[in-house]
Amino acid sequence: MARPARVSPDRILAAAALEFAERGFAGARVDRIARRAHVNKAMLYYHFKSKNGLYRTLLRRMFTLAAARLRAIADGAGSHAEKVDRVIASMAAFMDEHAFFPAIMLREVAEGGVHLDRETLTALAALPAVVGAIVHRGVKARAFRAMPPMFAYFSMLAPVIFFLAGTRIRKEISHLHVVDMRESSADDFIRHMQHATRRALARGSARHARTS
Amino acid sequence: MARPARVSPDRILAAAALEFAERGFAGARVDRIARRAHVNKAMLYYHFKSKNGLYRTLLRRMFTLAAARLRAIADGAGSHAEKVDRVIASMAAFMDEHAFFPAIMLREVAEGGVHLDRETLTALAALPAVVGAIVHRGVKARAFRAMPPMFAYFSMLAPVIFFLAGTRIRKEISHLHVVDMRESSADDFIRHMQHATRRALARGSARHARTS
DNA sequence: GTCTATACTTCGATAGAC
DNA sequence: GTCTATCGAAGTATAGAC
Repeated sequence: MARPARVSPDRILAAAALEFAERGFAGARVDRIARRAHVNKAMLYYHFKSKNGLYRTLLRRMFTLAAARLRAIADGAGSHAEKVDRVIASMAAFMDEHAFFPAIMLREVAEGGVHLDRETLTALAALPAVVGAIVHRGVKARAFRAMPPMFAYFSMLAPVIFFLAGTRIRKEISHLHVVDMRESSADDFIRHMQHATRRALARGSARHARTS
Repeated sequence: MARPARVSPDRILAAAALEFAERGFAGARVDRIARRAHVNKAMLYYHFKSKNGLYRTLLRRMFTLAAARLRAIADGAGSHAEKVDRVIASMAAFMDEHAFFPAIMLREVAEGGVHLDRETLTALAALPAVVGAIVHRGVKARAFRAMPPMFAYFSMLAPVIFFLAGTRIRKEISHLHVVDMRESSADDFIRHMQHATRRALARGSARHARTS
């Protein structure tokens, strides 16, 4: 019994996600998070102890959720190439559902993880670990060319995160009429990345090697 | 005459670069920048008016410098593919000389450019503009497959920025022994990106298309 | 669990002498 | 151009009543 009605912690986390994504850890304001969540600021401290506690809880959740999706792909059926395709699509979909995720990822990489405790860092580490494992198996099975799995991880996911986090600045830049950065949709870009990744991982075709 | 001995503005900018890269705009402390630069805080305001003025001056400089290098490549000799190769190498070298650059880029993308004025945004916009122009010409000359130039821009440079900015968090993560992210050097990664980009841009080879 | 009021600290910025 | 001293605004966090 005692259905806990844990509604305010969840509302706080949702508000915190927006605030931290928009402003970063240092720029985020506890008052603003509380106001956005329609809770009293004291409630926030009651549930999460501190601004940092809230931040870590949020990130641990996000990373755990995202890693679970990747693990389902890694453990599921399909060819190595199909799994890589799905990793890209699935992370793009995840970031679409959780629009705050890409900006937070960018900031956390820039920050060097200074606000994270061991547990949260471990949750984060699962992402490269699972993707790396998929690539590693593909290489071992000679479905992919030999390459460090982490290289594949960065080259397939960094552009997706960057592109999705950068929607706002691209709009700003397009207004200046120096470059038009609105040319295509996020969906098109995801397909582009799947295609580019497939080619980067494919064996053979030394034809495309050094031309200089 | 009156050799201005503009040494303190430059020292301030150098100190600001480190501080802003490490902590972001909101997390950066004016006192700390002044102390790092060995100048009085009042001097900083005397030269740059405000924290934001300092930030914009720094970024405008960086973007202008980086864009100049890219323009030299675009206007120089060589095949389309060679130019793309050089864009990647040159940006990697630039970020190696200015180690604070990648983190600031990541943060600014996440931030949506809110601290930047029109002039600084225009300087930033030159980067995708020049790279986009190189790709566009290559596509027009049928040296590259057809694709939106901005897609090529993101897929070739986002991983480089991400990788270089992420040195610190990768070290943190490697300590946890969940994944080893130290496997290879930055130079190896740059070569990987050049190779992957060459393949992504190359025409033909429909063999690597959809496998699902 | 919830709210008001407030303690305590830090930070950006400036005044004003030299 | 340079420095000391300081103001005033914000910000995190908590005490304590209900």
